[in-house]
Amino acid sequence: MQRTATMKDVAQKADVSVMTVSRAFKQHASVSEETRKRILRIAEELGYVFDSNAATFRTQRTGFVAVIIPSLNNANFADTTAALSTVLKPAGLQVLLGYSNYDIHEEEEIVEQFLRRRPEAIVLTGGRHTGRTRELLRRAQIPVIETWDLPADPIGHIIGFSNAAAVHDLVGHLVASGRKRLAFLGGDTNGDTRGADRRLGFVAAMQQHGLSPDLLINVGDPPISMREGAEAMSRLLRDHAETEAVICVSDLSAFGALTECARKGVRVPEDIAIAGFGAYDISAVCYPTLTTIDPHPAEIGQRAGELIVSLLRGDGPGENDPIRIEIGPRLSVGGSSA
Amino acid sequence: MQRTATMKDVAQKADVSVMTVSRAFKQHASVSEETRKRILRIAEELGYVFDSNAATFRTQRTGFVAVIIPSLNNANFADTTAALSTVLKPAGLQVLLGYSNYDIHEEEEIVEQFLRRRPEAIVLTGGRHTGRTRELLRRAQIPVIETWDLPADPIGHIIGFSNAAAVHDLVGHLVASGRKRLAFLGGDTNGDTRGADRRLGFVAAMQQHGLSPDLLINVGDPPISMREGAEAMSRLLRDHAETEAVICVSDLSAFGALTECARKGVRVPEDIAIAGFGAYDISAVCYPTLTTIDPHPAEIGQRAGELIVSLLRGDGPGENDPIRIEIGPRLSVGGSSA
DNA sequence: ACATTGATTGTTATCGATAACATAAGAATT
DNA sequence: AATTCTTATGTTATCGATAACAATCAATGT
Repeated sequence: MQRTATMKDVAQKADVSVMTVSRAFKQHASVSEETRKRILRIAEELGYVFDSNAATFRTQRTGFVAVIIPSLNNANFADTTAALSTVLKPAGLQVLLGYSNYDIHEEEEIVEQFLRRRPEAIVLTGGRHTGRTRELLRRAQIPVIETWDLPADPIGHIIGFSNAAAVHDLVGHLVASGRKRLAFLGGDTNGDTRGADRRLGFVAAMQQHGLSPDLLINVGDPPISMREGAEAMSRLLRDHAETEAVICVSDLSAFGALTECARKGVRVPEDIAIAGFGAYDISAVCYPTLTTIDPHPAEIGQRAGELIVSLLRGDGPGENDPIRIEIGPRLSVGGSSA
Repeated sequence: MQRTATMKDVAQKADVSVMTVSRAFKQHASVSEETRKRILRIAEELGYVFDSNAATFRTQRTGFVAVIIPSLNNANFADTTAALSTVLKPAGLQVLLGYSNYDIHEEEEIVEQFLRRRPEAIVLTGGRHTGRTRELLRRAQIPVIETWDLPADPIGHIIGFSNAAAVHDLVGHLVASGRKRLAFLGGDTNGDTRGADRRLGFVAAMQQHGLSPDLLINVGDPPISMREGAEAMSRLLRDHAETEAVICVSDLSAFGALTECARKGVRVPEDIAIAGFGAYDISAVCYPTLTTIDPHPAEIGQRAGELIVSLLRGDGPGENDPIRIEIGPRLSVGGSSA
């Protein structure tokens, strides 16, 4: 077992300076085509692998973009991350992905750890963070983008939407269909700040319609699973049989609720309407299909990626000119509330 | 806007050498408690953030573990990755996550890119790779772990299961229930090698039972979505109404098939049985519940993490002693085949 | 009192690439 | 022919931490 080859080894074998080898690996460097080919051939022979860490260290450009999402196991955040990654890749940027388990204190730890790797930009999910997180990010002097939310006091840039407003639309739709007794099914903590915002949007909308916003079913810690959605629906059917519609914090819990109705012989939407949030694949495939809100996760990721690329290229907005991009979530009416 | 602080800045302000600052940040280094506290306080005042890249460069230990999965948007792989990450974190290792879109050529590109970051180990999904991928990994001289498969000629270590054998069990279960005309619904390319193995397992098992293995419904490129599962089921019901059971390449397509049956008024399992693969959440929540195979994704990730930690600590098996851990997938019988 | 030990701190060299500047040789221009 | 320009390549210093070794000093043992 031997030391892995370095540029020096390649340079010696090719009888050129290390600098020439370095140039041979760059795009626009001035090396004669003949020399470049020879160097690349010798590098391959030696099994030389470029050392990004050394380059990173010298140039102080890591090529990392830190991305923190609440959970790996969530199709919405995966879509955002994949779209982001797709945009960053051609710019030579690499995503450093972490997840917070819907906890802003875990988020803080990850931020602290990631900053040590000197990312060139950082993308957060949501607009609520610990004070220390905000302080660390301010000091880091790199572009910060908050997504999936529209915080009043952003750290830097925002690409998101109002969770409350989206649920407001949902309530409007259900009320317009003649339903008055609506319930909201979601988490019982504020760990998932987007979920909490949706609940707030529900309460505000109900009040605005002159309806009672008291039917709040609290399930547990986020994320609320399909199973928890089913269990909560079971309780709702037992304790509040008069309910005419349920808005669930996500399509996953909504689907659980839907299947619980099927098991109990409760007809959807005749006996009760159900709505979700997120426009997950399942919402369009289940039977009946789910009324939901499409927050355009991929667009969030794409726009975030484009913003980062332009900021790092230097042709974007200045550092004292925070961007605020509002993505318009779309109400998608399915069979579950027709 | 000023240069970010370095250890040197901290050292000067604390009136000690840089080395003492370095020690103050380490766990077991010999620095008086008083000095350490003073240094940490000054570091915080200056907004100093440890530079992992510099440390990495000096020590040649990056703390990265490269992980490549087929898709970000898949709960099974997310579970494996999360479990892996959970085990690695306390050991100071960080996951560098990439996804291949179920394509071994994209995988090759990612491997090449990741190796430049000098990961200390690499985890791949599946046992089929390009020749160049294999060559690059052999040269890299780091632990390589293939997962979710049991390749005959592994690159290094394996933690997985036989996809073919698991489907064999599924066929056995369905045949035992008296069904003879079984179909397999999956992708039509070998891009998803695990999916292809499942199909092979289906064919082999059917032949072993003396049944016709010809009912193979090919859907398209992997991953096969819920919607594609529904569409394929629609075709199957139209063209092969005599089919008694369908094994789908994953729970997602199986769920699509299930809902298609509900729409068409076809009773599951009375008219046709359906089975999936993966034990995704949905399999236990949908109605009826899905018969499926639980490949224990989290266990795969956990075992991979433990193996990596012990290998890097040096108290694991030697480098010429590849580990082969076989995870036993579990048949989970649901209402869809009862 | 002197040698020894252990705890704490300092000094020097180094990891592998690249920016900045320097140089050499031939081509183009006057 | 002399000068300028261009292309291809080389030299030197450097990014920020840490390993290895050295040095200092107080405490301990004999």
